[in-house]
Amino acid sequence: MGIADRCRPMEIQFLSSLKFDRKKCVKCGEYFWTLQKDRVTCGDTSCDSYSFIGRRLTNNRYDHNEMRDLFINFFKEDHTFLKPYPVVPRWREDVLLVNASIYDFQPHVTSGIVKPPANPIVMSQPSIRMLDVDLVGETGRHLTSFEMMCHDSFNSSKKKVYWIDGTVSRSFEFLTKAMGVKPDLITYKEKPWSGGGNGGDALEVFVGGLEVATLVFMDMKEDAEGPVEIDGLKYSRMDMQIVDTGYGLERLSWLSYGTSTIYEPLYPEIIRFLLDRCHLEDIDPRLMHLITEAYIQEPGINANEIPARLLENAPHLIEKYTKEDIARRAREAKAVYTIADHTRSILFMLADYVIPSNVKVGYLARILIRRTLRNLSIIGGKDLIIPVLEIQKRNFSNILPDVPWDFIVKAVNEEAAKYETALSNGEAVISRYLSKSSTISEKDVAYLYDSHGLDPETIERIAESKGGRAIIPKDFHKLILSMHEDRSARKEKVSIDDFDTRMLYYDDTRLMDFTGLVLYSRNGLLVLNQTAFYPEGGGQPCDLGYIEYGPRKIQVSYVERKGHTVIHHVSEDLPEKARVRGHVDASRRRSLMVHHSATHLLLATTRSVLGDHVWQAGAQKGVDESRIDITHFSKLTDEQIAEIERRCLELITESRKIIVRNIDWYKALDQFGFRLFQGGVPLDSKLRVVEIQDVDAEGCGGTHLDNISEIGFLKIIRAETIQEGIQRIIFAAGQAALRYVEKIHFGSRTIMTQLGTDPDNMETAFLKERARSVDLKKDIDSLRKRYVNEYMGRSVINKGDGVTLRLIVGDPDDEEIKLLGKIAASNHGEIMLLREVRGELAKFVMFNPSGSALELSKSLVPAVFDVQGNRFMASFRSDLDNNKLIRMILDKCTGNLNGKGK
RNA sequence: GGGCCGGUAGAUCAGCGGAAGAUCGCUUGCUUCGCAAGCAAGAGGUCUCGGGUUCAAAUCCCGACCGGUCCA
Repeated sequence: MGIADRCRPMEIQFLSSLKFDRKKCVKCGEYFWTLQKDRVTCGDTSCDSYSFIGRRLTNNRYDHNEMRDLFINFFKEDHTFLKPYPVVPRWREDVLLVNASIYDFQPHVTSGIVKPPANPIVMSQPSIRMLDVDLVGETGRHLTSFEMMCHDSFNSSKKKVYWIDGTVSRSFEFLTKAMGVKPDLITYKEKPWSGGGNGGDALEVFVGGLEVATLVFMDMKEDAEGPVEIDGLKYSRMDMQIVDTGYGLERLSWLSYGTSTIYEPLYPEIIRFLLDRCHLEDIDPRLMHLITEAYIQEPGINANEIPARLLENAPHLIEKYTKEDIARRAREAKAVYTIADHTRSILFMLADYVIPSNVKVGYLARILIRRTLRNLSIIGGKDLIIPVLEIQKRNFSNILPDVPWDFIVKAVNEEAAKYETALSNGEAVISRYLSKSSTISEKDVAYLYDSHGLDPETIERIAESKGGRAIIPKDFHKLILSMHEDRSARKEKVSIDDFDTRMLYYDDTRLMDFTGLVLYSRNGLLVLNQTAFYPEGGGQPCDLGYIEYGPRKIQVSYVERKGHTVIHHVSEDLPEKARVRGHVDASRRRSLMVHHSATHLLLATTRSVLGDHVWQAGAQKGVDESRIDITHFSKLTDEQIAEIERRCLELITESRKIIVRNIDWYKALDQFGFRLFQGGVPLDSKLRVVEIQDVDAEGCGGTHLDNISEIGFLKIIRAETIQEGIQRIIFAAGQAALRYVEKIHFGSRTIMTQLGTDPDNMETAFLKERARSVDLKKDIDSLRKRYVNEYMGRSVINKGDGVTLRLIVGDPDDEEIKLLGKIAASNHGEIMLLREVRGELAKFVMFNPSGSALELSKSLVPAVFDVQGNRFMASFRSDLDNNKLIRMILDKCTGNLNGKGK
């Protein structure tokens, strides 16, 4: 049910004037436009299948570089060309990868807050989509990475560029004039579009059954009260009218070649390379065509069913291939195509310094690298990942001119080594499972995947190679998903965002006392017309202090920001319109500012020491210490830490200025590049850039010093790996750094005094002392054992009627008694009686592993006293001599055995 | 960010409340012309750390730390 149905049919005068008809597809029921009088289907792949394979529907063949040039040159006439953005969108926090060209402008431009870099624009944006990663190579048309070419215009009530007709006409001209597609081969299907908080009408453009472009007319934003519904969400009109087009570069290139799969025109060199190096037979295009057809006819068909299906549909294949041939060839082709596809995504991600890891975008890189390695080993080309990446690097040098090649090689090799160890560990685990049972159950397969990263096929292969077998669950991925049900609940927040607070802390970072007017004060939430209290944000905690109203002093316990409103959390409410004075805790603020500026300094310094792959992955400032998380492979060494500290101090003594400016987004990006985005960036019309002169520039909303010399001193407290590929540096700056060093200094002085050593020998002296104490402990332990064994050797055994009692005389300490207890516990059926020789009245300890020691002891009263204990062990005193006591106990036991009461 | 699994001898792991174990490796001796191998003896442990429960914790509980892995 589309917008078209609910509101109005799409009016496209341009198409009407060319005599296109608007029809309803008999298969899918959507509206579409066509020139063919007898056409009844919309031209979508699922309704029409491909008709371009083996045929030439365009004037020429265009490989991906030629296609990109054709498109950009065509639109350059009246559009501004933009260079592609990185595939890792560091300017936003809601997505891991750029998925479409419009992502480059969300949310700052699409919301209307920031002006677009140019208008209209043309660009080709590399994009990565992991959604159909399983289908890559199999269906002949799925990719994880592609380029989305676009010509976009941004219209508002103030400025109109072009809207629906302008878009469709330009698109039509490009397809027919530049590419030479016959007009009657083009169909346009109406289909509303939504994503990233926006929505609108859209047209899908088909040529020969292939969707080559989507033209989106975005004029709505998500709004719970909105009148229009798309995919279950409500939308309302907005002021912006954005034309967002997306042309699949690879699909257009494929269309011009008409090959059986999309991979041939895109990766000819890599396919050739893999076939040659792995000594594979050439891929049969006719076979591939039949396979891709099968996937169109029956989406979701299992790969194992393909050979039988093909022989059924195309019996003439039998002469050429057996079922096994088809299966093998399909498997090899899939591996080759998958490698070609994945390595491109890997190249683009790693070119943006993604470090393969177990979290976030690093995990996506890991998946792709491991899948590539797996597929390489299927075709016997284990060591080819770097050579293939090198070909990709050459192929895409037009749009990726400066890849950090050394970084990429290092990251890939490290990930390959990790995968290797994971696999060999897995092999050992599988062997252990097989030693217990010859089959590995479904549950165990799921466990092996979840906890050891072994995919079902690998488990099956290893199990069979060891003479066992594994049961692969049918809906494996669903099973894993059900093991990971998301239970996290979303937090709800109060919203008071109708007030505009003037943020005095930006005007003057030294202003600590100010006057303000109460705009709102209820339930402990206070809003003033202006404030010097910095709200929590950008990893900087909020200011604390108090509000003065007449004689009253009201504590401020927390400050937050919502949009343009600063909300103070206070202990009591004030009358509205009251005039108050605010006082910020100056030393706290000062320390936070020192730490915040120091964080920027540290980021720049670590990058220069460790390499360009260092990005900020999070930060938290504090009063006594702060931390910054950075992307880096391995734990920082002491040498690296020392080097970082040394450089920081060097820059501090150079007294570099800190300059804070509000700059137009795209001017700032031109000047400083995407490095600006190191953390959360407030959504504002201008970008607040904090620059340490010639050292670092970051988009940042925090309060800063005027000069880094005010940091004075910076000390790294410790460095740790918090996640794979992410290192945390905990440090102190300014007075806090001095306090920290003093603490360590005075503490270690005491230790040195006790050890009788000096700073140069402190470490060896301590290690020596520690080794000595371990040795002592060992000596004591072995001595105890010797004593206990001596006691046991000297012990006397007394036998009664079915009872054995061992008498031990000695003076063991507590630890030795524990040891005797353990020995007693392992000698079932034997009561152990220990007589301590110390003291005037003899003290006895009795262990009874078979019956109850406490019951037995109590039954001896009044011959014994001070009875204490539990089932296993009891103690008492007595002045009876040993033999009498033993006889009594043996008698009691016999009685108990006969009576069997207790 | 969340889930799951693990941390015991140089290596791989067993043990899962009662004196710390196996296999390989290591040392020494014997057998052998020598090697491979075999036989015998031996060395090697803060059971990751810190709390708690218990008469008793490698073992059970809680918390740190480290590693692996899956998901978002």
